[in-house]
Amino acid sequence: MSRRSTSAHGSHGIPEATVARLPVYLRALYALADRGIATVSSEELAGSAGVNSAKLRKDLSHLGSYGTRGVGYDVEYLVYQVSRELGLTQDWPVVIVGAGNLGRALANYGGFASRGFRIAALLDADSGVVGTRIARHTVRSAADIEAVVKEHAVSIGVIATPAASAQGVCDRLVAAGVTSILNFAPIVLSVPSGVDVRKVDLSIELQILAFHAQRRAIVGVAHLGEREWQERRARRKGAREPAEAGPGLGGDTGVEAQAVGT
Amino acid sequence: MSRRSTSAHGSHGIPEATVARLPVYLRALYALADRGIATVSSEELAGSAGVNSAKLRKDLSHLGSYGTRGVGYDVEYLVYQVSRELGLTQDWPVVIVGAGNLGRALANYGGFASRGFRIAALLDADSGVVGTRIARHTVRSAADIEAVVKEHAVSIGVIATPAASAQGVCDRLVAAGVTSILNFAPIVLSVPSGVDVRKVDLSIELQILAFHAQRRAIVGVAHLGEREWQERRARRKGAREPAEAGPGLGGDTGVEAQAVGT
DNA sequence: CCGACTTTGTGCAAACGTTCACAAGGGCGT
DNA sequence: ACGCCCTTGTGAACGTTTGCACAAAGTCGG
Repeated sequence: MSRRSTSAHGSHGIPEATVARLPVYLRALYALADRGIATVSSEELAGSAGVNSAKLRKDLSHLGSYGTRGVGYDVEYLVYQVSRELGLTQDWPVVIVGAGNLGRALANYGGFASRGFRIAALLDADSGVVGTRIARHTVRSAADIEAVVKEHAVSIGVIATPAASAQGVCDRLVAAGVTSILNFAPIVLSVPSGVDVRKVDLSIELQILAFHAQRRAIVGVAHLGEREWQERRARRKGAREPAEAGPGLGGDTGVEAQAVGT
Repeated sequence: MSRRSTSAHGSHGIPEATVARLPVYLRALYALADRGIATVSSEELAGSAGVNSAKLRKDLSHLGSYGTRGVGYDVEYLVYQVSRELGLTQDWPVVIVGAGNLGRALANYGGFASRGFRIAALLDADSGVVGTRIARHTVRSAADIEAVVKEHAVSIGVIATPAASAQGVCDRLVAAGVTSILNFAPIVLSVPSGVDVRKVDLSIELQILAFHAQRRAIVGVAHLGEREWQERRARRKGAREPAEAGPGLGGDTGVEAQAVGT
């Protein structure tokens, strides 16, 4: 989802689900390397990455046969291969549009510049912010989008603006030549095919969590004795009208959810 | 991925992929409602949500038959049904641990409190930050995790700490009764079954984008005429050595990628 | 040099997700 | 009241992802 380009070219060679996990493996590999570990089995690496070992082996097999049977994988070598596959052996200039709270947090985020990514510029539309320095960058005007993209040959853009400006910024980034966009604004961006959009959305993640939490709460309730169930039921009288936000299910549901955790 | 609890209880009734899209539909519905639109067809709604209409209809069909054939869906009614399914008709107290750049940005994020979620507390381990006010909240000490969780019956926790503290914070949240965790720290959290973890990871998203961007660059190059290809090749003389950064594909890759966009 | 042991890489089947295409069902004009 | 037209809801085909289970292939001790 939130990908447009996938359909554009059929034979990818390497499955999307696998691509999404490679960065996780890479991180685990770096952690192992830092601890001075030279060799790792699929079982161990899978453990660090939070997946099962068969999946890990199949994923890695898409990159080639880089393991040694009976031994495992050479950590450094695998780091290199995965990095190369992900395109991290070159460095990617990134432009961040929006220097509000989020843009600032992103600019200050350490893991950003660490591997392969470099902030080419930080832009904002607010003239009160333009010119100030954030994380070693002088904020430039959003009017410079085109100039910055061409100047630094940027192909990855990060949108950290309010929702209202996001589509406009996106259009300008794309027109200027950006083909990969990471969108933090809570809207669905529309882009021409050939442009890749990924979104990060706090609110959506919370809602998904709420769904499961509620589910757990209900299951929890189902496990309650009949008496308690009836009590809750009674408290919920005259519940939903098809209007807006129904009453019922008071603020105590959180407690029910807790019950499952134990 | 990044979900643990799914396996714990077999018959969900409603597919995970659908759940992940419901918040998107909900947002689109709110936008329609704001524009005073009372009825919407699956085609239109799918358009706003960036999915195809068959998928949208199948997704909604999992909640029940809330449409009217020949007409479409009643926007307000559907808002209510989707909200209810997601558990947004109750409100969820959330605790944010970590008041660094990111925690601050989250606390200030408007869309947070807007629908169903309420920041119960903002915690930090740094005594220099504890006591300061951020977004109408006084930052409390991370030592209070257990107290806050119990006090507000919190079941959703957000981890915005450095990677090194994340697992410890997670363990304490879980021990205190939190069963849903949104993790911004770049590590794989390990939690007991029954606890739901979702992760948001800038660095992973960028790496996935880089993969596709690289792919496009290569395809783009392949599609160039032989003369242009040779020109680019020449311009790229003596680029990086095969040590860390692979050869070829210099800083002008963005331009090559553009070729695909058109 | 051989045989026991370990771990990879993969064929296969089941689970899950997406898309097509159309029957079923409801509104609306006449 | 009737029939046309529109849109939903869904059966069935297809594609993707997961996980099992095991043969292939390597190491290492003797």
